[in-house]
Amino acid sequence: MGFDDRRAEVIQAAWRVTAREGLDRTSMRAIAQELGSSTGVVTHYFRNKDELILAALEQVFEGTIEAMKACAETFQGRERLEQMLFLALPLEGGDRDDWKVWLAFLGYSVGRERLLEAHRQRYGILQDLMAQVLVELQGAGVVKAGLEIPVEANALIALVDGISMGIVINPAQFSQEQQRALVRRHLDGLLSDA
Amino acid sequence: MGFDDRRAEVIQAAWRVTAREGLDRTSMRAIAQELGSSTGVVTHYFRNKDELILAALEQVFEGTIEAMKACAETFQGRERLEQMLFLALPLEGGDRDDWKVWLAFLGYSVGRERLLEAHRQRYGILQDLMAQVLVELQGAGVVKAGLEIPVEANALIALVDGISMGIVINPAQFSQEQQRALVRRHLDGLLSDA
DNA sequence: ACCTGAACACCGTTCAAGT
DNA sequence: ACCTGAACACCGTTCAAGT
Repeated sequence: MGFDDRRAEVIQAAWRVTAREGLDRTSMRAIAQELGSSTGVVTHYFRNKDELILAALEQVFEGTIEAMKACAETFQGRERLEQMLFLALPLEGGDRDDWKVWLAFLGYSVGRERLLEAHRQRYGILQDLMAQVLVELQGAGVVKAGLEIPVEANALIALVDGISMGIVINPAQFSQEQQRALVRRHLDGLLSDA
Repeated sequence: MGFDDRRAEVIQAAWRVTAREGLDRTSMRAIAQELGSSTGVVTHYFRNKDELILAALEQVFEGTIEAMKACAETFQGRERLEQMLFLALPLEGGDRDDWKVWLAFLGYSVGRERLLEAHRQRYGILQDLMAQVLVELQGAGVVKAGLEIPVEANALIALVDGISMGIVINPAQFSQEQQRALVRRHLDGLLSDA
């Protein structure tokens, strides 16, 4: 078992504790206990708690990005955009936990420029991905010509973020079908009438 | 100086420290120092930190709600909706700080059912207010008939939340004019064509 | 390299004691 | 009622010491 494997174990232990007990109870000692080791193990693989949280964040984000990329390759036309956005929505219980943890991380990052910068970078990657899809679909005549692509990419992400934030605060706020309907209606405004 | 005044002083001290140094550095001791007193003063007015944060949250929320109600009374037709939403957007620097603190609070609330429930209640009030405005404008023929008002009210709030979350992560993401344009386009979909 | 276990300065909470 | 100041069990971080 190499360095990276053990490191990944620490990240996963941190993630388990966070999902189970909330970010504030995810202490270095709690993670160590989850691992069945001393806190020294945790600090050996991560300079400090921020670095650990950064790594955990990166892992979730990477998973979502990969899933969205896979979506982009398997679907065509309007459905490509739709499926990519549906993927990110908190439609089911598990996704809602992800969003809870994600919001906890974001809140924790406020006032810590290093962590906020990491969020910024990850969002940049997401925005580029969405913009790329929009450009391709624009070339295929699916998406309206004359749109400001970067702004539209950001708007799509804001749409998903807003719905998800609402769900975290009150899960009964939108049904799965209502979430999808809101995304579809937003997309209607971007697609060619033809 | 009565009980409530002194209590308000504590809340404002907490708010100042949070805005200046971030929520994690807003310790009971730091608030006491900002007040120029011992921590006993803080604990005398608030059972615990959650209660203090709750009170601070309530204060910001109340301010926004009041401003939106005032907006609802001074503007008519489409402009009423528009101005109410513009008010909540992080158009300027000060509003962005408010949103930062707000997100920090929300993240802090994840895993603390008591605090999350408070968010839920406050959002309920906001939703009712927006729904009320939508119903009135529907009666006046400004808003389309046949819309699911509660869902549309939630969607408007989600729109503002999504944009604001993006701005907190990356302030350069949307210009003031882009924020307003996104709101206007969303409203276009709700208003009668007439 | 990998890990232990303790020390340090913090934290929220609680509380006996003063006025 | 209002406030002090200390005690308690935590926390993240650091580090000498083991293997």
